[in-house]
Amino acid sequence: MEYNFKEIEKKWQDKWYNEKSFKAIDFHPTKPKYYVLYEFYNISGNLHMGHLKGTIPADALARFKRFKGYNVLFPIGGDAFGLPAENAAIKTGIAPHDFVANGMKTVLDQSKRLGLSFDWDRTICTSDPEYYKWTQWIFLQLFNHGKAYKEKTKVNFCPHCKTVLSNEDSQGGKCDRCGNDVVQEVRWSWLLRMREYAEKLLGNIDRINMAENLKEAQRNWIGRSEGTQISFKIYNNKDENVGTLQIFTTCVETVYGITFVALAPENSLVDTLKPYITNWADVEEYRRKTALRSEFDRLSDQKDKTGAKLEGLYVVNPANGRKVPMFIADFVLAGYATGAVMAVPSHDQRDYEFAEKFNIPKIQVIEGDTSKAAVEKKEYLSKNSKMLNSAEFDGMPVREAKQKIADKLIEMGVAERKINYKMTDWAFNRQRYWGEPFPIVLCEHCGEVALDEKDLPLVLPRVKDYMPNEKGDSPLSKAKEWVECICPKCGRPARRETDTMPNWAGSSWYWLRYVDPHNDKALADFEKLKYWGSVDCYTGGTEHITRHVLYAFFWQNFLYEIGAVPTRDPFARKMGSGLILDSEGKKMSKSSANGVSPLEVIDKYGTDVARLHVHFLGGYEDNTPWTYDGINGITSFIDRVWSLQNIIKGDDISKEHIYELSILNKKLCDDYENLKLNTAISALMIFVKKIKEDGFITREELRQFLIFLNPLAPHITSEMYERVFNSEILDQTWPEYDEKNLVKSSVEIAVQVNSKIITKLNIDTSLSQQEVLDYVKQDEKIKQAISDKTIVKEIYVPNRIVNIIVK
RNA sequence: GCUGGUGUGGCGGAAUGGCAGACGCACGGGACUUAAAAUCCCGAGGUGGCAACACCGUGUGGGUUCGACUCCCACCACCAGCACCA
Repeated sequence: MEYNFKEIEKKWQDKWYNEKSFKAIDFHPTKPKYYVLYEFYNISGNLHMGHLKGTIPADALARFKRFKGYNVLFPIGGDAFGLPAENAAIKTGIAPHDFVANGMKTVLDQSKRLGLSFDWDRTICTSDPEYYKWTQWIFLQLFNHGKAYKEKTKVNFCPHCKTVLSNEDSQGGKCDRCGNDVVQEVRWSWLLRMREYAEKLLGNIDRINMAENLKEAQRNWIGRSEGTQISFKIYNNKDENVGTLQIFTTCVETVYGITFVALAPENSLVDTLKPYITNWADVEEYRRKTALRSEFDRLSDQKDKTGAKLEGLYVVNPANGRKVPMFIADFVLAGYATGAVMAVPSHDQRDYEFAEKFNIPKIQVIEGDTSKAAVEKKEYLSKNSKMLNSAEFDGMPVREAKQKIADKLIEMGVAERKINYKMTDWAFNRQRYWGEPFPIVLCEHCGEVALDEKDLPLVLPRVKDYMPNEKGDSPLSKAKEWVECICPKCGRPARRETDTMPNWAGSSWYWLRYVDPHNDKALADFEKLKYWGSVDCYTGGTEHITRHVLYAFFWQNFLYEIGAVPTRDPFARKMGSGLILDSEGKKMSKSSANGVSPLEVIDKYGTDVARLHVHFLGGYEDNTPWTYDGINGITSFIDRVWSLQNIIKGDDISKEHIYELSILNKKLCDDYENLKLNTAISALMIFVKKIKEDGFITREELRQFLIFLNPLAPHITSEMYERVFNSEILDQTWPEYDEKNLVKSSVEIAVQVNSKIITKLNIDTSLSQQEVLDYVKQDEKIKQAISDKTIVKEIYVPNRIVNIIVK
């Protein structure tokens, strides 16, 4: 009889769903816990091929671990706030609430069709007030612990959409929604003190099991750098001290080579020094011009250095008393360190270019050829060159001078050792409707006032107009009844904060909620959090992985410190799934309309085939081009599996198959654990090939094989198990194997003379090294090859190779 | 530019320092069939040879080793992330 995948797959999917087959049990009395997490679905439409690639290995791991006797938590939920629902609302007028409700239903139904073994009772959605109550609660804690503050900062703003955008939504200086140019504006912003957590985040990164390139990207984002901060006294043209300039440097060894200093044009110190600047008009003009250029423009022409001299001012280099001119220049970033640099044109490419343009002298302080370009730190440090023109440090190796010069400046009281980070505090508000409202009241008398916990959730009011107004105020500002309120502190009329939280908020703690998704007393019960602990394996795409994981680390650290959760590390292991590319090797996306839907594949070939095919194409972390090529091979494999029930002969494991079955068992344990599904599938195919060759399979062999294949192809294996064994495959445990069965009784080895293969011989695996060597030397071809030569060395790698070295 | 990763047949891709190319696709040949599809069997890295066989082969060039896709050094190409971070 033929395998009818449509009927059979539906039967099992309904059964699993209705019987809650994959329910995770809190505090299971006997089984150890295992927490498998797949990233939130972004609620925007249908599942795509990336989901098939990303979810199946997690599902296979979850199913495998259940057989292995674990109490597995494998939940799913939706990230529903943000752009997709809001855009749909603006375009069609559908309330985002409805868009999300439909969207959730769609992705959950489709997940069911992928045969995913989620615990459906724990499904959560970020835009559900029961969920965002706790997102708001976390914000309240941050605010009450001084980790959230409001400040005027520069933000990306799209004049067309009239909304603020994150850096990510405005890459390349273009608005991600409409493609128009983004401008920078100063606005009131909510910020979270993430920078304070830099060292703790680096600790999280060290402890997590994650691919090295992903870890590197995160360290790079944090951008830790060790150096020295030096104070330079500022003088006016009457040689009066009028201020101090703090400058951070990682190259303190070049301090004798400073020939100018440069400040970011936006640096507020420039305003303070205005009375002493004799060419203020020029300075103001330059500041105005740079302010007009977008950040993108400034970054794009790195070659052309511009700036303006601050006439009437100079600073004194504390190392040698040299008077040094001051500039403002847009190559200096206002946001990093003190927003000022000490410039050493001989040893820094940017300083070199600037000095060339403004005819500033160069003082070489480290040996090397500086005739055409600067000798950079990397070069002189790796060669460990010697110092020049640096007073008592002349002739000293750079490495040593680096320490000694810093020591000297510190002793003089003009410097301190310092660590800087590129990572800034997290800008946490958007002028958008579809996000979590801040639980904050703005009172003229009391400032920003937190709501009381008992007033949470602060529910997002229904509105009709989802667009920000002309000034770019949040759409919520139009919801008068909601906005106008009473200050909880002084009782006078006040207004609510009308900005909402960014899309990242809800996804920065959701793994904690799965542990106890319906709790209305706490974000999750502490004892349950303790039981489930860190996520054992967290899977998902790599697209936003750097920031998402850092935000997750940040919040978990904070929650740990205030005693809300029992662990500092949210995830023990994070796997980043590769992309499914189109046939031209480009990313599959909805916008480029080249996507093949996983549902389309499932309709045509069935879920089991689709699951196997996608993962036979390549490894979990690799990008693999999509193709239907090869899917026939998978279909025929599934058909061959189905036909195994026709050739059952015997009960126990046969001596003919004990080796193959044991090897397969071991291989699959490794591969499921490491999400290496492509080689797992290959091993399963090899086994079926062997069975087909021999023409029979025993009942126990088939029983074990079905369990082995079940994590990958759960439907067909469940059906066959029921038919042949009249019981539920999910109630079975993973079969044990005996180590001694991993070795065949005889094996073919290659025999080499002088590393060249002469012949291949079958040997008994119980033979000792000497017995093998003796046996091999009786072979005619080997005899010939070593005749009238002396044996210098004999090598035997058990069950693999013999190599006889002769002279 | 910096950082990380990857380079293996016609294609997707396998290989704890030990017989490179597992497994699969596509391909060629055969069986079954009136025929085709499906299925089953056989073949296959390249070059030369009827053949046994020989030589060459894991981006390039060197090195370590009895032995290197695997380890080390240099270089090239591609992919990803970051990018005036002082």
